[in-house]
Amino acid sequence: MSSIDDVISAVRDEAHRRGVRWTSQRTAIVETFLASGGHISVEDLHRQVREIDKSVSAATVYRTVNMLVEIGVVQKRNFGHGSASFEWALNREHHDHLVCLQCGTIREFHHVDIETLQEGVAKEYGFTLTSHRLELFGLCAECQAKGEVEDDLPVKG
Amino acid sequence: MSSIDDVISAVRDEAHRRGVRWTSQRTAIVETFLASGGHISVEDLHRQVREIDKSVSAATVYRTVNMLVEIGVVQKRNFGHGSASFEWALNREHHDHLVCLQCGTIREFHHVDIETLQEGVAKEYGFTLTSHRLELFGLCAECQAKGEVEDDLPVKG
DNA sequence: ATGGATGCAAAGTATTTGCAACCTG
DNA sequence: CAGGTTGCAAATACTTTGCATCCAT
Repeated sequence: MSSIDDVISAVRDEAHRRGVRWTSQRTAIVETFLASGGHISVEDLHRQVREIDKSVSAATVYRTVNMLVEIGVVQKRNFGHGSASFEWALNREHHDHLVCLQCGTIREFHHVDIETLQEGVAKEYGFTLTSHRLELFGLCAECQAKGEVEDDLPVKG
Repeated sequence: MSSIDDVISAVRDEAHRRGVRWTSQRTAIVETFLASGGHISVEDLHRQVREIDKSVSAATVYRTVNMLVEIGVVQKRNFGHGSASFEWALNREHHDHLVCLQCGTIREFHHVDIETLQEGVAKEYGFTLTSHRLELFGLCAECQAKGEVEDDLPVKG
């Protein structure tokens, strides 16, 4: 019994608890989501789910991710290019993101000192923090290597 | 001679420098952008520009903001709900945002040490940073004061 | 059996693009 | 006057929705 099945059970139970029904499509979608490593766009999710069940429609993928957001299992993370991205949110520690502007790769990181400084800023302004979002944008090592050869940095048009 | 005109001149000059032509529509759009206080969505920008020049099309607004992004005058922000928002970036120091979840107030701040640590993280992962986005969410001092009476805190998702 | 879920296609938004006319440099 | 820019409409891209049918409970 893999832990993936345990997670799916937990999600299905949470759905039931809220009166949301479970279907084979939803199992396939959640499986795919987990297999993706926890970050995936609707487009990729749809493409990959169809490798399990060719009949699953985009509408169902959208309806399912929206439902997952609603029951708190997933978070929407829009990075502004292509279809929206979603991130698994269940039982995960907080982390921030490094986003490659060229290939779209997302790397997670966590830096305690940054968080401490954030708390300091909040205190300075009298805020009580409940959460934050930190995204670093740039070029990953791979794309830098490619760029040196191809000299092909994208300029928006 | 208002400083708004100076800014428009600077933008127009930068456009010329890049072989981009200037038009009355672009003046109206930049004027409106500045009048908005530097944060505005494409939709609002279009609506407000049309109060100056009724004939300006949405296509021109999109083409212009994309051009402004390209020449580095404006930054794209806030993806994911409604039309994209843009923020004036020229001659402004970099800053991050403290966002009150109750009243929506946005306070800007800048913390050099946080940026330094971000650079460290980027280096650690082999990224070359081009920009970042840091938003701290919570309750501002005013809303905390009110909240103690009303007991109406939002919960983070 | 009840009503939520699905696939499909059509409808909705948000944004871009083809084109002929127009205007800046 | 060359070629970038504009408005318009059509085209894209992404997401939601109406509907008949299906299926979980």
